[in-house]
Order: sequence, then C-alpha cells, then structure tokens
Amino acid sequence: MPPYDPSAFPPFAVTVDLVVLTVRRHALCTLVVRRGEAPYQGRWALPGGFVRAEEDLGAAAARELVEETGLCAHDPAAPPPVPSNGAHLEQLATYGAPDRDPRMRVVSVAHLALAPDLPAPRAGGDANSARWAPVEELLGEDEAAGEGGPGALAFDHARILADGVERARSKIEYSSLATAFCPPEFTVGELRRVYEAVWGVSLDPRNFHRKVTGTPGFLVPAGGTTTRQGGRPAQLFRAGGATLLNPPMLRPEV
Amino acid sequence: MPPYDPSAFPPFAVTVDLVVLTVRRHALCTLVVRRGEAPYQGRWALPGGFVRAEEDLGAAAARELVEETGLCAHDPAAPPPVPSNGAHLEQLATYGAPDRDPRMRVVSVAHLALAPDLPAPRAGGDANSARWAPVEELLGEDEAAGEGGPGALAFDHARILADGVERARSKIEYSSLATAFCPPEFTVGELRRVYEAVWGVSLDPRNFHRKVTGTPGFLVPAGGTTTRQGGRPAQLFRAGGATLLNPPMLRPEV
DNA sequence: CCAAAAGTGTTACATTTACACCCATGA
DNA sequence: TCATGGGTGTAAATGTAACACTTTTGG
Repeated sequence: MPPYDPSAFPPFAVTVDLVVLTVRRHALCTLVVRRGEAPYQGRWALPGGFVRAEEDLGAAAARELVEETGLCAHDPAAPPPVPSNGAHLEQLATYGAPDRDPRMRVVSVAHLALAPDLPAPRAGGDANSARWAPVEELLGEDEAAGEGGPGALAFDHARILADGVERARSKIEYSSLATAFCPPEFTVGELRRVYEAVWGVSLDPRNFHRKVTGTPGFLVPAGGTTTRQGGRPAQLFRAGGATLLNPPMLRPEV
Repeated sequence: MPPYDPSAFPPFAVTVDLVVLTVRRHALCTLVVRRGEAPYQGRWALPGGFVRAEEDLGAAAARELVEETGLCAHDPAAPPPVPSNGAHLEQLATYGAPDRDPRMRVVSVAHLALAPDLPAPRAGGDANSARWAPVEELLGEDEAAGEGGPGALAFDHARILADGVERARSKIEYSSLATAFCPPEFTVGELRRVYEAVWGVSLDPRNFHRKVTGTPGFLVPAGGTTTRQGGRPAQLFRAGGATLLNPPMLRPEV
C-alpha cells in the first residue's frame, strides 16, 4: 500500500450520472438530454453533473433528478407507508476508465431512478434538449445504436444505461420496486403492464393477479375502483410496506 | 446542469477499498489491516489505496488485491472454463460522504473479493499488521464492534463490510459464486459448508446434494474422490460454466 | 465393529402453469 | 349485445422439505 500522503494524490473530478427509467406507452423509456458542447456535441447523453465540494453522492444525484425532472427522490430508508409521490433512487455503479472523458480524469457515480409516467420533460425550459427515449431504441443491436453510430449515446453512457436496465429488470423480480413505476394508486393490470414492459414479455393476467394479491405486504387495497383501462372496474391498490418479495416474481424463461 | 468547466471542478481523491471474504474454520472471515497512522491509528481497517492517475478502477482493485494477498483477480468476463486459481472480484459500491475522511474529500470505490481459504496473510511481510477476522466479530451487535468501540473498524468500513457481506449472502443464492470460496477441486460437502458459513445456517446434506448436482452447469465431476473430510469417499467437482442458477438455492427462512 | 460423512429413495406438501369460466362495465 | 379487461376455480406438472435408509471409508 503506498504511503497515505494527502498532498500527493492524483486529482479526479467526480460526477453523478442518472439512469431515469419510466414506462410510457408500454415501453421502457429513459431520460436523455442533448449535449450542447464538445465532446459528443449534439449527441444524446444521460443527465448528470459534478458533485459539489461538500455534497454527498446521493444528495448530488437527488439534486440532479430534481433539476432534470422535478421529481423528488424517495429515500429508501424513509418510513415505508409513505405514499411516495417521488421517485425511487439508488446508487447503480461507478465508471472511471481513464479515457472515458477526453478532457480529464472523471469518475462518474451512476444512479438509477425509477419514476411513474411523467408529463413532458423540462430541461431548463428547453423542450428540444431532453426527451424520453425507448431503451430499445438506444440499446438495440441494430444500426444507429451501436458503439459509434449517430444515434449512440455519448461517452460510456450506453454501457451505464444497459447496466441500469439490467438492474431494474432483476430487482423487480424479488422486490416491490415495480410499484415505483406506477402512480400512487394503481390497478393490478397496470402493475402487470409494468412488468411486461420492463421484461419485454407477456404474462398471464390471471396468475399474475393471484400472485401479487397473495404476496403479503406487496399491495394494500386503496378502497376505490377505476375503469380507466376499460372493461370491468378494477380495484385500486397502493404499494404495501414490504420491500422484499418472497416468493419472488418469476421472469418467464427465454 | 452547471456548465461543464474543466478548470473549476472540485478536487477529489479516489481510492479503492477491498472487502476480501473467505471461509475459515466454518466462519466467514474478512481481511483487515492495522492502521499505522492517524486518523484511527492502531485500528483495523479494510485494505485499500489510491487509484493511480492512469489506472482503471477495477485494475486498481486488482492491484491492491495482489499486494495484500498475492491473489490474482479472476476477470468475470474471462472465458468460463478457467479453473480459477484466483479470486472473484467485482465492484461493490461507492462511498463518498463529505466527512468520511477528516483529512480531505475522499471517494472510495469499494470492491468485493471472494477467495478460497488461504495461507496466512502477508501485508508487506509484516505478520502483525494483517489478519483474517470473523465478520461476526467485526459486525456483531455486541460491545466492541459498535460505532465507536475499540474493536470497531476505521472510517465507514463497518458499513462497507456489512454491504459486502450482504452482497455475498444474496449472490450465492442465485449464482454459482459460492464456488469462489472453494479450492479448484472440492466436494459437495465442502460447498455446503460454504453456504452454511456464509448464511449462518445449517442445511440438509441430502437435499443439498441433490440440488447442486441436479442444477445443470453448476458442478462438473473432476474425476477423483477424497476422504479429507472423513467418512465415505466423496466425489470431487470443479465449478461448471453456469454463472446463474435456475432455480436458485433457497436460503432457509428466518 | 463403530462413527462419520456420502449419497439414494420416498412421501407429503407447496408452488407454478395453463386454461375454463364467470363478472361488470362502456360503447 | 358485444368487446374488453377484471377476477376465481381447478387440475397437472414441477419443485421443496423432511427423513428413513444404504454405502464406504478410517480408527
């Protein structure tokens, strides 16, 4: 171990980048902003920014989230029965390859946010500089999304996004996080459509209903019903206190 | 988003800290080193050090692992059928509270390493400055292990260790990572004792045997047998190519 | 022979899956 | 009335938990 000499450490810049996921029109989407300057000028990138000198990492991520979306971060350590009008926010991973930013050595602590479907994004009031993009469009194996294609994300953001999507896909299996994609009150069918969009599969509505209503603490009845999806009125639920699902939801085989 | 001005970013030091776990004498243990200087002089801490100016985060963690234990890191992206005479190494999480180091702003990218039982640790040749400590002793709810007790770890390392242990406990459920705690060839009973030590439970040897040998790709027969655990000779196995277990191993209820 | 650990068989029980069927609304 | 989504019942297949029982070594 090298001697711990505070005056001789290599200097780094530390940023937070955000993978903000939501479900829009049956598709998993993420928030991207257009870069106004070099490098990667004009390309789409994940929102993010510098961590301030006296700011905690999670606080920096929450601040960026408010600035980009107006969403309040919902502290995972907060009392469970909060109706959560904010988003779920958690640390994802840290990316620090020496050449990931050509200007200087930048270490980015990526965070993952899960939010219900929102009104149009507002990036400092500029409508054309931020959008919800389907992740399939950004990560698909096709033409523009690949490493250097014109539709590709800036920096190593495609990798960060892929890691965030994979994290969301696996966490909704064994936790109640899928409710973070829903409004405060939602139906079983709406929750099922979240699973279907995030996993890219279709699930049997009957078995899904039995499973989620039978898992203790997952859902609590909100009292009313709605017909906003058409058909027979559906009961409204809120997220219950449980965070870990046992048994887990099972993602269908390949 | 603040303007991206490379000349005006707050300066950070970036370090890597290691949670190195192994199973020794039926107990989950972690490598700790004694601090020679202030702050926390004389206290035990997780091994770690600065990331160098042109070094990737994973490379820094692998370098520290070699320096502290002599273990080679086994790249998770390497070809699967490698007999793995090294350790498993993965990024754990990043810790950057503004006051976590009183001397300056330090962001630490913690990594988790899983290793088979090793000979005695060698910290730069000094025998008294590094040891394998049972995690229960470092994290137990009892006297010395608490926040400021004399046996407590330096900095926020107790939290980092707790996060690493929790990660290991959950990952062996649905992945074949438990084999990273075993030597290249091992018996089903030895693997079971790994699960028992990491989870702190006891498992039915008969059902465990059926389960692991029946999960495709988890174990492949190595050809020989051994009686090193006493009793009837047991078949030797190597880790198979599978990394995700389906169905997962089930951790017994509370 | 005995203790210890490895391994197989069997049964009761729980969970998952697939699908038949009925319910309550809006158009 | 019909289409649409919501919700319940049921039986086959699959997986788990508990434990009786046999095998093969060392002492």
